[in-house]
This record gives sequence, structure tokens and C-alpha cells, in this order.
Amino acid sequence: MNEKTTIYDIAKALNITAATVSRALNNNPKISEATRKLVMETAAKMNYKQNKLALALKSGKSNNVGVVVPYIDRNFFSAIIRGIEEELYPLGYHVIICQTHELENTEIDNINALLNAQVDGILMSVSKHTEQTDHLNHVLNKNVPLVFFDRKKDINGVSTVTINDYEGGYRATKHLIEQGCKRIAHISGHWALEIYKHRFNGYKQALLDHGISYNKDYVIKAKSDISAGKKAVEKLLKLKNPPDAIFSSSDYVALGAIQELKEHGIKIPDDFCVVGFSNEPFTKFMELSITSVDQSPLDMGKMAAKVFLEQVKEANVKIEKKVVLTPTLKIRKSSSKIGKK
Amino acid sequence: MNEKTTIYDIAKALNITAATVSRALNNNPKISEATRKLVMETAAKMNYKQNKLALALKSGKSNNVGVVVPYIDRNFFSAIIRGIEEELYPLGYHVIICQTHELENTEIDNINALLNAQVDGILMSVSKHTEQTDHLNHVLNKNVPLVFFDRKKDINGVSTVTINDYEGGYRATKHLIEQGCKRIAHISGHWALEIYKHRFNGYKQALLDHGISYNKDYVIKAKSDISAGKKAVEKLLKLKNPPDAIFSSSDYVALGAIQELKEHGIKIPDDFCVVGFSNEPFTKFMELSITSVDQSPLDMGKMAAKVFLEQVKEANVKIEKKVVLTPTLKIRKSSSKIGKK
DNA sequence: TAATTAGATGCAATCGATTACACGAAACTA
DNA sequence: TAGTTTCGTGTAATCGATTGCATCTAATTA
Repeated sequence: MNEKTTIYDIAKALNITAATVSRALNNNPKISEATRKLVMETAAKMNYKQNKLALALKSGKSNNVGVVVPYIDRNFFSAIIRGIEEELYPLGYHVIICQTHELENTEIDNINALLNAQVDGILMSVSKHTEQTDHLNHVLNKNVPLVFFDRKKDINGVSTVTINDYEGGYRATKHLIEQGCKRIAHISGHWALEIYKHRFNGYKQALLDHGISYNKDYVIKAKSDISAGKKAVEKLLKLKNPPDAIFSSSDYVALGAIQELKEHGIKIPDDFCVVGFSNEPFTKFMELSITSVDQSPLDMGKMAAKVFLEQVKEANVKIEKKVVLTPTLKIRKSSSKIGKK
Repeated sequence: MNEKTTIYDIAKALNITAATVSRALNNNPKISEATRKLVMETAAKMNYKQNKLALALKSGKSNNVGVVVPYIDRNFFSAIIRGIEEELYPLGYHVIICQTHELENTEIDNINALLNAQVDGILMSVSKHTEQTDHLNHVLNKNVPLVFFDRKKDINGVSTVTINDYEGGYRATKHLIEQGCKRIAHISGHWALEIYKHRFNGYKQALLDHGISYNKDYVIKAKSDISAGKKAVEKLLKLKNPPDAIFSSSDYVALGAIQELKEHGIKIPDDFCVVGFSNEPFTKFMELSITSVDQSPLDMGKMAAKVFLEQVKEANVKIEKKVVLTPTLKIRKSSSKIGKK
């Protein structure tokens, strides 16, 4: 029962041409009302479904977009994907998802695979370890719309959707200062990603703007996981003049830091405040909920999709749009000295 | 610079036929070594990339599989997707993701869209509110391999990958009994999903097997969110003889329950034990970490992919495979009366 | 009534790759 | 040397839908 109805089957059944069937189904005005109705009914009766592949081959449009992220099972990225999907699905697009695992080669493979699959566009967050840009230029040469979100490379003609990481760092730090913290440390990430530089810059500027001098010893670069957070705290506590607060560029690091601080019997937020970054779901769920910078990933995804759609619309014009979203500070217990009940 | 090389371009450049080029690229033994080499080199030079759409149309295989889940941004599902991807990517498949938001109509739309896109198979977890099965039978009629994971419908000829929910419920409950809990309540989910029935059955049987009588008042059906957990606890605590433990079919409900219990000044795990289900990441991160039943979503995804691949391989034979994975109980603080340090 | 025109449909090429079949030339067999 | 293989390529159809151009009929116009 391999039921597969094509326009030829319909044509044969009605003793007309496939061309006529095609026109009728597409509401071409050249077709008589009678024929159109007849074709429509027969198509429904025969359970006809348009073969998108044939259409794609003919039109050169696959109605698929590729989304490339480091990991799919991180809330931040899956929420972005969800945003993209919500925006694109109603328009008939499908989303093909790839993960790079932060590997440059995997990223290159993915991009090539997506191009072979004739996707109509690629939305991506570049991998931490990507240095080359040949594969990205290749996308542009093929005239396939490319949009970066969150993590970007500076390539001419590519639109980006990011958050203002500087502002995020600034606000988080300012908040800690307002809580009365005097010696604020910062745990950063891999500086190959400029997002971490920006967060650091915001941190530094907030200190200076409030008359606090910047102390190099208070800044640590670390991986984005719990154990890195623990190690960082160990190191910080050994300083002559240990800090009384941490602004971390990662929620996982913030969590590890908190765990380690507790081990040392340090009371949070009374004696030590902690702020994370990303607003991962768990930060809210903890008994000692963690203050964090929200990146509104859902909006970021939607915005990236919209930028892509604009590019599709204006295929002739070269658009280079830079959308910067403003992050929000979610203040929770881990940094709420003031106004504690 | 719209560089798009086809086999015809290569053919023209070498003054041979596209057929020969195609054969050379596919290592057809009928082609002379000299020609093959020449074609290969020219293809590389001209930056040729096979058009998968044309191939798909010709072969009837798109090398895309559809994955349908209720939500993409729940760890359980995104981890499954990751598992599927890891298994299928190396074989050249791409994954097209759809979410139903638990809506039957959206599910139907998604399935139809995937069929139109000529996917080679559909892997799915059915929506909570799906009652019809027409759209699913339609998939089978088109001879498109269908695999259910986690949530299934009983349809003849469809393979499934699930966990043994009964066993999960049984082990969780047995564990609570071993901790000395006497009055164990159970918070279940929407019984339209048989997974919840099975977990309940496991719970009930564990009680009976250990000489504890089953008390209907201890069982509450609730949605899978935090507030539902709070409400359920409120209700349970009002009973004449309130319970001293909860086995919840959801981690979110377990979390809500714990929050509410704390509000009532009840000490966990000393006076009350709680076990959740799904092993969501946050259960591990809490200071009072939550015991939970792990469903190994990564393995589930991989297994679903493998079952799909088998079906593709044996396209002529009808395979109906039922894989049941055994869940693991992750014992954490929320239920560790014994052996507490 | 003859000529023009609008309306509806058919014809055939196209998108890019694959492949059964045909064919010519070289090599081998008897 | 005539007959048979073998080898390497070319020819053309195919997958399903779209579309510019040609064609035919019927209706309108002069």
C-alpha cells in the first residue's frame, strides 16, 4: 500500500496534463474554475501531498534552515533553537540542527553538510575553538544567508544577534557594589570568545566608575563547569586579602564557587555574594537561588530568525544588521544582602 | 560569485558526459583509472559539491529523519535528541526537529510536514493530548519507518524504545521503604500517558510486596510543575494521617513538594523523604540534592536511532521491536536517612 | 462573415544526479 | 582472420513539479 500520488496520477485520472494539475493546485488564474475545482477534489480524494524535494530541486529553495550550536542540551541553546523554530515554523521552514561540541572540524563538517543539503540559510553560534573562517566565507560565496547569534566572528556582510555582554558584566558588578561588596572577584571564560572579554570589561569599568581599584589577582580564567568554580574559589581564598564577592561569567562556575564557599563555612550572602551568568534554570531552583544575568535566549532565537527572514526577502540587497539585546539581571538570594527577610 | 558546480560543468570542462562524471565520482568500477583520477581532480578544483536534493529526488531517500517531541527545551528531550543525532550523524543523516507543545493538532501538522519533506523516518514521543492515530497510521501507509520513544501509542508494527516505568516506580518506592518510611504518598501525572500508570503500578506493587497497605488518599494526580507539587503537599499534610514520604513522577513536582515541606518546617530527609523522576540536572545541583529515577535519555535516543536503522536496513521485512531500558535510581540527600554523614 | 482576441490547456524543457541499455573499439580466442 | 569478450563511454529516461511558449477553441469585434 505504498500510496504516493503525484500530479501525474491526478492528471491521468482526469485525462488532462500534469501542467494543468500543477496550475490548478497553485491557483494559477489561467485555469478555469471548473477544472480547478475538479483537480482540487481529486487531489484530496487521492490523498495527494506535494513532494517538497521535487519542488526544492526545481526552485532551488529547500525550505530548510541549518542551526549550528556547540551543544544542544544546554538550556541556553535549546531555548534559542526553540525561539528560531517558533518564528520559522509558521512560514513553512524546517530546522536542521547540528552541534559542534566546540570542535572546529566538526563545525566545518556541519557547515558543508548543510550546504550540500541546500539549506536556505544558516544560523549559528561559533565554536569556542574555531579560528578559521574559510568555511564561513564559503557560505557567503554560495549566497546562503548567514546569521550569527551570541557568539560571532567579525566577517563582512554577516548579520549578528548578540547581547550586550559588557552591560551584563557592568550591571552584575554594580549590583554587587550596591550590596556593599568591596573586593569583587571575577571568574571569566576562554578569551577566544569575545563575549568573555566584554563581560570582563563591563566588570572592570563598573569597579572604576565606583571608585574601586581594579585588582588583577581577583580575575581568574576558567572553564565553564562546577569543578572549575571550586578550584577558582580555593585559589581566591588563599590570597592575602581574599574577595568578598564573585561575579562569574558562568552559572556552573558560580554554583561550584558557592559549594566551595560553603565548605569553607562562609555564609552567603551575608559574608560573600555571588552572581552568575546565563540564568540557567537551576539557578532559580536552588534553595539558595543564584543571582544571574539573563540573556533572554528565546528572544535571541526569534530575533535571529527575523534577521534571516529579512535577508531572504531582500535577496538582492546586502544587509548587515547588528542586533544587540540588553540582558537583565535576575536578583536572587546569593547576592541579596540588602532587603533580606 | 554564485559558484555552483554540477556534474555537467565538470563534464563540459573535460569534454565527456555527465554520466561518466557521475560514475567516476561514485567509484563505479566500469570507469578507467585515468578518467576517474581526472574527474576527481577537476571536481576538487572546481569545488564541486553534490546536490543532495537532486540525489534525494532520484533515490527517494532524503537522508533526513524527523524527530517529534513535546518540548525541545526540556533536558530529557534535548538529551534524547542528542543521542539520536550522535548515532545518525556519522551515517550522513540530518535531524529535523519539531515540537508539539503537547497539542494534538500541532503534532498532526508536524507529521504531515515531515512526510511532505520526504523524511526517511520519524522518531517521536507522542503528545500528552494525542488521541487520534490516523496521522500515525498514515506514516506507516507511506512505508516510512516510525519509532516511538518514551511515550508511545499501541500501534501494530511500530517499534518502541521505552524505559521500564513500572520498575522505576517500584525501585523508588522500595528505596523509600528501606529508608524506614511507612506512609508513602505518590504524585502521579496525566493518566492519558501510560508511563504514569506504570509508575503508579510499580509504586503500588512495591508497597504490597513489603506488607504496606495501599492507601488511595495518598495518591494525587497533578501537572508536572513546581506549583502542582506545592499544592499536592498542602493537600497531603491536611490528611488525618499525613504521609512521611513522597514518590513523585516528576522532578519539578518533587521540587515544589520539597519547597512546601520546608515552609511547613518539616525536615528532609529526617522527617520526610522525597524521590523524583527523570533526573533533571537541577536535582543533582541542589544543596538538598533530590533522589531521582534516571531514564538515561542519551541511551534512549541512541537506541531509538539504532532501531530506526535496523528498519531501514530490512526494508522488506516488517520489524516490530520493543526495547525496554531499565531505569536507575540516583540516591541523593532528599531520601538518605540511612548512612547520612 | 471574416478577423481578432481572450481563455484554457498541452508540449516540452528544466532542476542535478543516477543508471539500464546501447555501442564502438580493443583484445582475445579458435 | 572471423568471431567473441571485455572495457569504457555515450544516450536517454527517470525522479516530481514548474513554467514559457505554442496551440486550439470559442467568443467578440468590425
